[in-house]
Amino acid sequence: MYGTTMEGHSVTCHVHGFLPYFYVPAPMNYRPENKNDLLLAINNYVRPAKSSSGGPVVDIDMVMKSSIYGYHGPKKALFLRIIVRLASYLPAAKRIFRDGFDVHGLGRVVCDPTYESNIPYPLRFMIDTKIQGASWVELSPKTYRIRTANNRTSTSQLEVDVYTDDIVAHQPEGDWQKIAPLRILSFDIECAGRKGVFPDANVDPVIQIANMVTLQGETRPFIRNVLTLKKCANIVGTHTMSFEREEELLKTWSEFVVTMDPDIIIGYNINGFDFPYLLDRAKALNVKDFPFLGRIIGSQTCAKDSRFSSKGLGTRDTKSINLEGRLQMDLLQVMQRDYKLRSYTLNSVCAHFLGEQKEDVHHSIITDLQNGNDETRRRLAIYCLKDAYLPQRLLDKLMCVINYMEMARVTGVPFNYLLTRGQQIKVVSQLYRKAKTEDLLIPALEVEGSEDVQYEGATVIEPEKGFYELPIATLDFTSLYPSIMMAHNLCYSTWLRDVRTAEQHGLVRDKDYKVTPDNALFVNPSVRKGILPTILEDLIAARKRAKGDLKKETDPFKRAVLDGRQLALKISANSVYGFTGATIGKLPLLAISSSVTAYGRVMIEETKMRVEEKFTIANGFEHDAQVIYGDTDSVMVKFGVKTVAEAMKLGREAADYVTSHFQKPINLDFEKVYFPYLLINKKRYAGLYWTNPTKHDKMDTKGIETVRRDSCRLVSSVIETCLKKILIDRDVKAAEEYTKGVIADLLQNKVDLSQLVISKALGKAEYAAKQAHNELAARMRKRDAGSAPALGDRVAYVIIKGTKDAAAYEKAEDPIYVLENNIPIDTKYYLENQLSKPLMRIFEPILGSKAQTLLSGDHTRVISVAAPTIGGLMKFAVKTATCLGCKTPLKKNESAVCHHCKPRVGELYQRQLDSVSDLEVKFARLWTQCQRCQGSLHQDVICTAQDCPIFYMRKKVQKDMKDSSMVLDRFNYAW
DNA sequence: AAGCCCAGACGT
DNA sequence: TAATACGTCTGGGCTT
Repeated sequence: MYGTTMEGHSVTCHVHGFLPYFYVPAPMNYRPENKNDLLLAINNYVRPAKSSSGGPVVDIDMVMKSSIYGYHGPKKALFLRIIVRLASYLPAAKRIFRDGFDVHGLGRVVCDPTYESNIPYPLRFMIDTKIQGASWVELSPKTYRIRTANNRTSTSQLEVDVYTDDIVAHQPEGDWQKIAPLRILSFDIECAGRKGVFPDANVDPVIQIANMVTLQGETRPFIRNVLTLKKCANIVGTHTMSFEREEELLKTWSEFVVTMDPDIIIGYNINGFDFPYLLDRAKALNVKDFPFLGRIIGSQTCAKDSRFSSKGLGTRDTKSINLEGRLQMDLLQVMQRDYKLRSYTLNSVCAHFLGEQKEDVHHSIITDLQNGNDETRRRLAIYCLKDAYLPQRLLDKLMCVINYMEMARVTGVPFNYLLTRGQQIKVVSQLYRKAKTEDLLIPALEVEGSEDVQYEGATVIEPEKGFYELPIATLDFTSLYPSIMMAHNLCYSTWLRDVRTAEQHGLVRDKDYKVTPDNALFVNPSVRKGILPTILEDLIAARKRAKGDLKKETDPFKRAVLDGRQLALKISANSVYGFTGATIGKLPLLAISSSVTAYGRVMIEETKMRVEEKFTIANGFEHDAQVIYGDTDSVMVKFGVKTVAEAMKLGREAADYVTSHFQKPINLDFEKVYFPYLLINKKRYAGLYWTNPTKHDKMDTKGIETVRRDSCRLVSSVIETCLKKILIDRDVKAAEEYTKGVIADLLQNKVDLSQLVISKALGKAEYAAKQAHNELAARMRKRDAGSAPALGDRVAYVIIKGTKDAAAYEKAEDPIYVLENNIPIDTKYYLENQLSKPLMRIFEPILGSKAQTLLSGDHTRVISVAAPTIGGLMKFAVKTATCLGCKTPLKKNESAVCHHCKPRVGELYQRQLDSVSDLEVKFARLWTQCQRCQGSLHQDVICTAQDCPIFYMRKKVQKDMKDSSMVLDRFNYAW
């Protein structure tokens, strides 16, 4: 075990006396005296490489347990606990039982499945010792021995030996909620790449490493340093260390890490880039002492390729880096797991969460700065330091450490599982812990290859589409699926395979067991209380407690912990259902998951029916209520009343009324009123959200382009603005006018490029059909393999003008490339394929067929358009200059105006001059803004941040300015 | 041109 | 080795 004391001293603790094991059902006729023969037989079959210390299986216990999978009556059965010497022997021993083998005195022994044989050994240890993840473990005086210099194996401040039985585990309650002052190292490296090629560790040197060290809970780093190759001018408040040789730089950094001994190492994409690069580079330069960054002496740090794929997170190539005793939190991974964003560059993530941009220096410019002088290297160092600081800021702002620790504490898994493993292991941990208390064993089911059986999910009520200018009340079941599992005692341990099984146990329908709407059978709590319902009850009770404590708590730190906890508890409760339905999972039981959804379907139908049946004119209400929409666990009700207050009153009444017809703890809650409400389709709607009758809380949009990451900013912002004008200002006319204006701007090329960027995730390497983002990624790989998007990345593109019948995937292009090469945008595509349908969808319910006029009419007449520079005839067309006054083609001896316009030349010149100076002012303003962002008003702007709107504007204005002054130059000849 | 189907992203 | 679930809309390529 690795840990930290409350004083902040790192500890490596060698725990002795805990061996891996698994269970098998005892063979028939098994008696204690068979043990030696069985032991011999297994060891005979397993035959490990090193058998000097005896066979792989060291002991066999007899225990009374029962399988959790299905109800087996109240009696327990005899199981054998097979104890092995090393975790690595376990799979072999397990295979022998599964395949079968002969034992003297017992005959042929076959056990399939085996039990609890597929749980990670560290987790097994934690479960048995009742240690939760990221929690306190106490070693009492005299129970442990401290190692001295001559037998140390780690670089921790303290190193001790202890026996498993002497460990005292503390549950994270009361005083044990505290968090040790962990040392957090945030770092970033820069390397000098070559033009047009992504840095290659075999060739390109590491030139700088910036480090910040902060104590958990504090806001300011107590160490700030930067290691540079070649001299670097002084930076206030930062320790700069310069090296002439790169080997020295690397060696010093490695020593720094070991000496400073961080508990957590963070950074941005350190897992995918910085760590592997440093390791590869050290190998290329033959820096032998470098790759020992963990706490175990002599354990070499290396990067291993692995691929992680899940339905939720998609497929992603990752690297795993072994740093014994130190946690790694790559903030890029954290962001990708926990937040849905348009882009995951450090720049855009910081803009989103910290409200500030950072300059983004393209890797090809870095070399120029390195090859400059002390000052340019200082410039680079400041940039590098900022990149080391920002991950720390994100970590603090989002309270990642606290939230992750709470998740580890609630689910019981080690901290590092949260970033390296998926969702299932968290449920497994809880299931094992709870099952152990009831002597239930969990079978190690073999994952059946391609068995991806689907079962029916939830009901989505057919929406009564339209624009409602009446308040619509929303009723929601609170934690629907968990409460169904609790109300009906759905669990592995309560499941009856069929009616015959029920009869065998003498169980009577309804009295002892129930049949679900999916025709599955589960025993009632009076026969056996399920494990899953118990886990859920505990989670929900704990959440209630955490929320209650949160209300009372005033200390901001403790509040953060409690808030993190209640969130972790909520997520955990919700993932139990998914776990039971994960067919390619550890322990799927579709009887549970399909019964849960079946109950849900029945309940939403019943809710709709009861509301519409009770709230009628016949029953003395003013109007007949109507359920206009509902999804899974919610119904939207039109009571027909005019005011929000009345809708709220009826909503509450209806919720209570319906709840009274369901079994505890199922609860239908009145949540909010939408007024007005625009219902476009299933899973697509918008409305003003009211929780109190005096004023609305916010505008809420679901599934519409405003919340989707795969439409460009232009579409989201137009739709968002229109909805605001329609719903908040209640001014449809204004929305129409606004839309027309935007369309006109778009067609006249006045819309900024950053507004037109579309992004999509690169899900897989091979696609069945050609797709824009995938084709572009392939093209970009050809241009520069290193900087092109990788699997799992989001690919940004714009649609450019092409030949008439070109497919969209041929017209997708990298926005930066478009900007740099001045390629015209396909504005018509943006109008017809991006804007038109979403606009029609929101305007049609309000304007009816009149909505069509938005897309045709005066504003769609193009006034000026940039000439396409590629394709067909344009190549052969000779560009003739036209008069700046009347656009007629000019004669040879005329350069600015024709002879008719000659008298106006002064006025026209002035106009052009104004335009140039106008653009100059605009450009200067954007330039200063970029300088301010990079933190210096005296230096050149080198930022090329692809997510930054300012960057696009600056580039565009720069280009316009150049064009405009070229036109101005034509007057020189005119005089 | 119509319709199928994949892929992406979202809702719950 | 590891990977919560299903329902729905939408855009766009591909086939008929």
